[in-house]
Amino acid sequence: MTSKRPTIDDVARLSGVARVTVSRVLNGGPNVRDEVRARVMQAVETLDYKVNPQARSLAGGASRLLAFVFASDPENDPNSYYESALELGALRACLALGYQVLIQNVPDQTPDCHKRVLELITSQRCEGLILSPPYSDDVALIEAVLAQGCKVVTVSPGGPSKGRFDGVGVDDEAGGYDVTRELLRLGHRRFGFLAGLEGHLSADRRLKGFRRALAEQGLDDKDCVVVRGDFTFRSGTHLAPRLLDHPLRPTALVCANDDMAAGVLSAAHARGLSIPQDLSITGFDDAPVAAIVWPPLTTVHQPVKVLGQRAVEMLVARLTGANLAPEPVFQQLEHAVVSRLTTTAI
Amino acid sequence: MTSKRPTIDDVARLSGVARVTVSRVLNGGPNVRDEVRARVMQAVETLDYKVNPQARSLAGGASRLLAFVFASDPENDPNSYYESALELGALRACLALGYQVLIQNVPDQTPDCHKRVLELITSQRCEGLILSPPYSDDVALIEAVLAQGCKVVTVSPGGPSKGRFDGVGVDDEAGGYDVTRELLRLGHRRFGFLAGLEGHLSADRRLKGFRRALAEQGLDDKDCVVVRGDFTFRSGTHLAPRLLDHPLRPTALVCANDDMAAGVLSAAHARGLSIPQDLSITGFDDAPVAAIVWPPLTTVHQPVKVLGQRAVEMLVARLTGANLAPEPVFQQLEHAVVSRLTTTAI
DNA sequence: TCGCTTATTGGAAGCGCTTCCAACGTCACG
DNA sequence: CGTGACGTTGGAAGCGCTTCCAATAAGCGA
Repeated sequence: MTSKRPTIDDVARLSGVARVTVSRVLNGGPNVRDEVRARVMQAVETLDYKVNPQARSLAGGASRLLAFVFASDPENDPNSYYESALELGALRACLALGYQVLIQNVPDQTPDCHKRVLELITSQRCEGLILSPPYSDDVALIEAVLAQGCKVVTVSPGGPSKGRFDGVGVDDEAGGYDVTRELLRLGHRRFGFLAGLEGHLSADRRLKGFRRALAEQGLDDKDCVVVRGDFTFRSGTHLAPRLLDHPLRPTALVCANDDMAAGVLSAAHARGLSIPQDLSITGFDDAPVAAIVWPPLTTVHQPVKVLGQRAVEMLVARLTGANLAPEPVFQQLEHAVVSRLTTTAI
Repeated sequence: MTSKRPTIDDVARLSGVARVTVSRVLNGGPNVRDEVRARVMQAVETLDYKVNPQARSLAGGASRLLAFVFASDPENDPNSYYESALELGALRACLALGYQVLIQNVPDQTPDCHKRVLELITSQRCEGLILSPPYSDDVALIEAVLAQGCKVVTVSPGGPSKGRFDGVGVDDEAGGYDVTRELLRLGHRRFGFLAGLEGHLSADRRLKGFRRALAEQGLDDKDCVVVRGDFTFRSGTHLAPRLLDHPLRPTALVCANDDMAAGVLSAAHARGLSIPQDLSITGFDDAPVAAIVWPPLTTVHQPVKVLGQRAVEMLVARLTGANLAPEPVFQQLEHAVVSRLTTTAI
């Protein structure tokens, strides 16, 4: 029916070299004359040869297995865009690079969460690990994993691990600052901030940026009320009263992510408030939901899928020793305030 | 550092049999005495042995590669929950089963879309193909793929391919019927239906169910206005005027999916309508967005992630010749009307 | 010119598994 | 008691690739 796919030996035969030379060319190895290299590439081209990743990893002794650890409990939490998008980006990059990822949800706060992560990577012989918040700030865990000989890339690290280990993310502090500046520009002076889970340092940097913007205008904690949620839509609806009924009566509410902002929005509707006339609301992430709720949410765009993809690419670059600085690199992607209809001048 | 993982030979040695016997046990092969089988399993247990999938597929000559084809253009369409969830479910099942999936977006309507799909599976040597709508109803394509020796599972087939090939899905006709019955029960008599793209037969079955429910009450096409969108939020906002300004002035609007329903909802808000007082709206899918918009959307729940997962499981069962009927099987999952706040009595 | 290092190539082994086929019993039947 | 069939086991080969190491050619200073 369909003829067999060409193997490395077919390429070798066609280009008149040994199999091992083809392998060297394919893997970008040194010590191959340009003329030979070109001849081999030519043969690869005409045969439409593709390496067999299975054979390669068997022979190479590399598992080509990565792990991606999330902290949320998939049973309780509805699947968040943030995590799905990260996962999807990673999965796609892996497909492209011939790697596999093991997705694992290990609720944090549990006493044996370190052990579970370590066990995962040793028992499955993972070569690399991607850590999402708040694990991306867990220096002890990262060092333990590194000690096992497993490379690590952190997603959105916000604390000491940022810069100390490889990572990808946006400038959360600047994001929080930028969106708050916008609200300030619109005349707001009494603020609420709906923060995320304790220990999610990158999300807390949004709060830091928020405070810096306020401070620039001579405002401080007396002029704002800060409440913590858990990033879910539900926590937004639950916590809304704490923000809305506060004696300060904030006119603008900055949320650490879109789902919570959507939750507050929903609660505001439920009590008959007009948004944005009665209250301006902003989110963070620019998840699809931000464009879909009514009114569409002003938010800070963050390229989450790309983050997941880049994390895998960095990890693989580390594993293959590709052109990468020896010191840790932090790849910072662009964020942008997206003004929609939940914000207005006062 | 970490000791090497046990191989099949370690298991063979420990249980005192030949490597090939261990292989037989592992693969559930016949002709192994129970006593030997137990001994091998015991050894597997104590060594915590896990087969090396790379080696297995190399030796077995199976690529363990699946393909999942979507019709949407990822550049134009915002990523829909339906497709992401399908993809995620499939990806997870693949991880669990040791398979890989190639995700491909091949816009339909293009003249060479059949050729592109065929080329994908032959060049990558895929063993199985999952087709989402509308490809799941493209009998010619399915037969061409099957002729290549590649197994196929269809997701939500709605036309002749349902029952003729393996497939997974819900009873869309019943879903459309159920949600319409609910609206009828609430007293509605003038309806709008926002249908999906032409050729998406399973989505059209929702329309069929809608019509059946109307007919039962002696209503027909004179009592409803039907408009076609493309399943996106934007098409919902764009098409809203066609529904809302229709001379019939429908009091209830049934949409073929949640994104379009959310779009109509958004447009309704934009023109100052009160939902559900001025208009009842229902969706289909029960995507996360349904719970998040205001008011939360009454919709028909469909387990999309599970659909993706089951599709892979069926495909793999077919490939491994697991206990599966020789004739095509259609795995029908449960749907359920979820009443939220966009519907009210009239 | 010679010995030495360095660049370039290939031979052989083997990663961990499955498949093919031969070699055993062991049993029923004639 | 012989014969074939069957259930059960193992030996050997090999999937497509990489790694290790030996072999050869080329370059270079003294």
